[in-house]
Amino acid sequence: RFLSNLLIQMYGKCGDPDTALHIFDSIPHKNAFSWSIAISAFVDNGNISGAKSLFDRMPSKDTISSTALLVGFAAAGDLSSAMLLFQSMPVKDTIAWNSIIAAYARHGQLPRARELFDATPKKNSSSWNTMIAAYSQNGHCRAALHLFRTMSNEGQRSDMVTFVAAIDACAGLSALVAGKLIHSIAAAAGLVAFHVEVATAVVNMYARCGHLGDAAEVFCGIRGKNLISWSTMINAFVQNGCAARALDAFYAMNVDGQAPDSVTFKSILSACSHAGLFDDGFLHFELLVRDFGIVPTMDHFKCMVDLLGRSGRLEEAEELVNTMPFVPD
RNA sequence: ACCGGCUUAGGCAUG
Repeated sequence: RFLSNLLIQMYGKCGDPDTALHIFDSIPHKNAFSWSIAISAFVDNGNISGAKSLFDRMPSKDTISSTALLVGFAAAGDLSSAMLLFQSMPVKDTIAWNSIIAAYARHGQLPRARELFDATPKKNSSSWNTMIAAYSQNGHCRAALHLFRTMSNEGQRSDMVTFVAAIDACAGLSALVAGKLIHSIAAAAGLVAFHVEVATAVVNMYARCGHLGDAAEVFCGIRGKNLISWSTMINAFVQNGCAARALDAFYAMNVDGQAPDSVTFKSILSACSHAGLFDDGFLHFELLVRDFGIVPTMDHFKCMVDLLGRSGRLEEAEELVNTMPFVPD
């Protein structure tokens, strides 16, 4: 049964919930793990009706499976079902509370999220992190920082996610002084050296404050740079008008063995268009499609049209608009 | 000792 449960999980993570369900059904004596793993398999694949029908079949619905389904409802944008389920749960643990807070936060309903946060009986770090990130992601960066301070005042232990959220809020405000301070606290706790996520958030923060040098310095110190940290640095160069350095970083990224994605290319094409690097723009558009097999998005085409327009090739620009696989806007 | 649910980093083409 352990093994079957692991298999269900594996198929779920591989985007094959039907096979997962098949294995699930073949287990003679399902335990609580079996059910929740199978429900999560559907949720992770965006199949909320599959998750729900499985949940309905469940003989005794526990907190974990209920929360898994709740998260599925939230991901599908069905907040009322999420809330109904939450209310129906006889036992609500902290994760259940955090999940319903996140559900409202993700849909921009901050006052509701805050009410639930305030009503959460036993808050843990994730509860605070959820709420801080909620403010920051909805543009209420001041409130995010305020809550960050309250969190430490109340003696709640922070973790690396707390710092990512707080540094993100500073980035949103271009608040260099606060950002530096929080960076130093995080660094002293060893979080910057140990977690790419924290370091990347710091890089982004400095870049948004216009401090490219500090951004680059922190970036260079990252061991195990990944797609996101590279893209952050590349975008930092682009935003600060350094197209050439962005292109250099792009090559360094490939040497480092990290494949760029659609977002990376958006920054690169944007750099080319901004700097009028006509040939580079086309070269990279070709790379995107041919070498990396990425499907160009509307944004990519807009960069290319802009690039053509800036270099005075209006007819070609027009032709591209007419032939691209999108409705021009 | 070992399986399940919550929060976190890159884009935002009117540059």
